[in-house]
Amino acid sequence: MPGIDAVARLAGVSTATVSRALSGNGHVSPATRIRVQEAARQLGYVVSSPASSLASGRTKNIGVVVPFLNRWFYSSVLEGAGAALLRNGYDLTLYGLAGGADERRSVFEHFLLRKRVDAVLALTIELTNRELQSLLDLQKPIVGIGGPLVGVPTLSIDDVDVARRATDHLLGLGHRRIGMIGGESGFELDFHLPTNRRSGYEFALRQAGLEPDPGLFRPADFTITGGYAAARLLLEHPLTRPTAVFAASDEMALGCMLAARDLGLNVPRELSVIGIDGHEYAEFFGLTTMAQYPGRQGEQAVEMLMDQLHPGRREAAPANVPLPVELVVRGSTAPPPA
Amino acid sequence: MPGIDAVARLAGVSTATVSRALSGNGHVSPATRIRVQEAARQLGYVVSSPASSLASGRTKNIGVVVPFLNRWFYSSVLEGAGAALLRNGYDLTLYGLAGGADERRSVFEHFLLRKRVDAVLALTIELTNRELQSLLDLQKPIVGIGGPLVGVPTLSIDDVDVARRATDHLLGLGHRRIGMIGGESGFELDFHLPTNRRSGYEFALRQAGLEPDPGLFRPADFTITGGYAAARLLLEHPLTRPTAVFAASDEMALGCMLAARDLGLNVPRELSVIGIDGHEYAEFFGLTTMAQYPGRQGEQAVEMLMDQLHPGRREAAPANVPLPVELVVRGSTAPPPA
DNA sequence: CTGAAAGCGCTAACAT
DNA sequence: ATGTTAGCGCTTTCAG
Repeated sequence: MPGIDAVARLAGVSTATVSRALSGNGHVSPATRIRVQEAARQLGYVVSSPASSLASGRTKNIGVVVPFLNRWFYSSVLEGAGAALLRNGYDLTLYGLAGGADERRSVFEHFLLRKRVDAVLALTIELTNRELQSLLDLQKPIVGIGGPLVGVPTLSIDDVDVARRATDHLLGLGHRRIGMIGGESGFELDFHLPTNRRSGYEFALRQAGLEPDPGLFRPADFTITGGYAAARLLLEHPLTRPTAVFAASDEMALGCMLAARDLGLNVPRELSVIGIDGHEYAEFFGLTTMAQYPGRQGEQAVEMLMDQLHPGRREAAPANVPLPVELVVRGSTAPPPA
Repeated sequence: MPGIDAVARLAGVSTATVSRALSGNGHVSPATRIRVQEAARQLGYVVSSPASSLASGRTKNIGVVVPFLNRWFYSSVLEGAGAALLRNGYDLTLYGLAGGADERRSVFEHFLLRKRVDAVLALTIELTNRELQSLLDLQKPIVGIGGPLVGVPTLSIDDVDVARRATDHLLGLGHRRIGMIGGESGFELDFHLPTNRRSGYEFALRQAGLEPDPGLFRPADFTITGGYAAARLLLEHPLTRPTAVFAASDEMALGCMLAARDLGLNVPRELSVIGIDGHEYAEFFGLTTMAQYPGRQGEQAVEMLMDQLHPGRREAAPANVPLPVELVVRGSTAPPPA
């Protein structure tokens, strides 16, 4: 592994010039820049990250804090963020919080403090005040995705609006008895998301002159299994059952479709179902959904971080643009039975 | 952020002693060790990773190379590996290869060379010779999971045996016409896995005195959608259709079950289905499967790396123990119709 | 068991 | 535009 001085010698310049030529910081004449790059290429020189970090205080690495990995939303965000970081020459260090409380604490009190990351990306997580404080104490750029973190710029879809639009779709088809499978206010996910989606649902109903019926709401845990169980309860009484169900996630919506099948209900003839997510399986099951694009959310979060890390590198991406969510109509929704 | 000298001053020792006391390398009297630890705690001292890495050549960081993130198997391995690394005080830097060829190349030719990782964990990936060579050139411990990488110790289930056992389960129930939904030899995944699973299937049939019928084999892409399409073809002719299907992944098996439903075939009365994976959805759908445990595979791979990184830290985990795979019988398999 | 001191390989003033 | 040089904050010989 050749060092920077080997490159300097081969190119006939000083190490400082090599550093400047390769990093792009500081002025170097085009001619020498090329000479240096060629020398580096020839020797297979790659900068030593620890040495560079120690000297400059920059790591070219972003820490990403994730509650779970094996959930579609998170892994999709991660995929998008990872690709975007790679393009920018940044590494991605992953901190999973799925483990026990001790490990979780060590992430905030130890791992993130090692001067290993230039910034932090926090995916929908309900952080304790103390954890949030550790993050802010880092004095580094932070961007959140999903849940609102107090004091942290956050990228998030407008949950109220998305739920409203989903409900509106059902109302527009003529449905009047619309059930909802919502989120539980569990401590794992963000507190507000379930509440906001329910608010949007109720708002849409009221706009249509309908009073939300609490008996038509069932909480579940965002999984297929949970959605199935909730749907069984929602659909069990033929006389009182809704003609349409709005589920706060695609997986719950799929559980609902499967429950309907098992109850002998035809979707969409006897029951319409709509979800939120744009999950990869939604297409296969013909599920109408409000598609969000987690991969792009990850990319966009990275752009925000890059804007903070390299001010003026280009016009900063406008902050606070709401994330796009599109209604994708498939076969699971139709007018109610006559 | 206090430095090591602040701790040394407070504890009344030299920085060398602080380093030894905190890292565990070198001898320190119990008394001073405690004094140092207390001083560090009191000041909230955390070692600077770049400085430590530069001086020691160690990074306490592992690079993990992953082809895709949003696939159950990979994200589960990652979850397990991440937790195990955290427990060992290691960071996990993620290199996703889902992007374009350029980005993929930069991972091997640039990112991994920055002296940022002490070792590499490579998840089932078909690497080019050149890529493999870059890894080996790092002169660092490498462990693979899944696909066999030439020259790299690899953790892998015995695909032939697992497929044989799955097929045996069906044979044991009395099935004689057993179809298979296998993998395509795509370039994304490892080459051998699809072939090996098919071999095990054919081996089991021959052991039972049955000649494999090529018409009962259909390739697919390991997804629900692909499994569904393959199953439609496999099951379309009532007279020639198999009474049981072995799918090389749970997702394809689920696709098969859904296809059977759509064709009006009762599972398991008219069709038995078995998969491989132990996917989180298998339980919900009542799918019989050969469960592998990707999370534990991730943990075990980390143990192997730790054994190489810290020889003699404890008795090394025995290498080459085959990974456990268990038959989990659920409602999707039963004796064939009389 | 502990301390003194020489780097680890690079970057960023400061000069020129 | 380029060179000189003093660190960056730790670890690790080498002494004692």
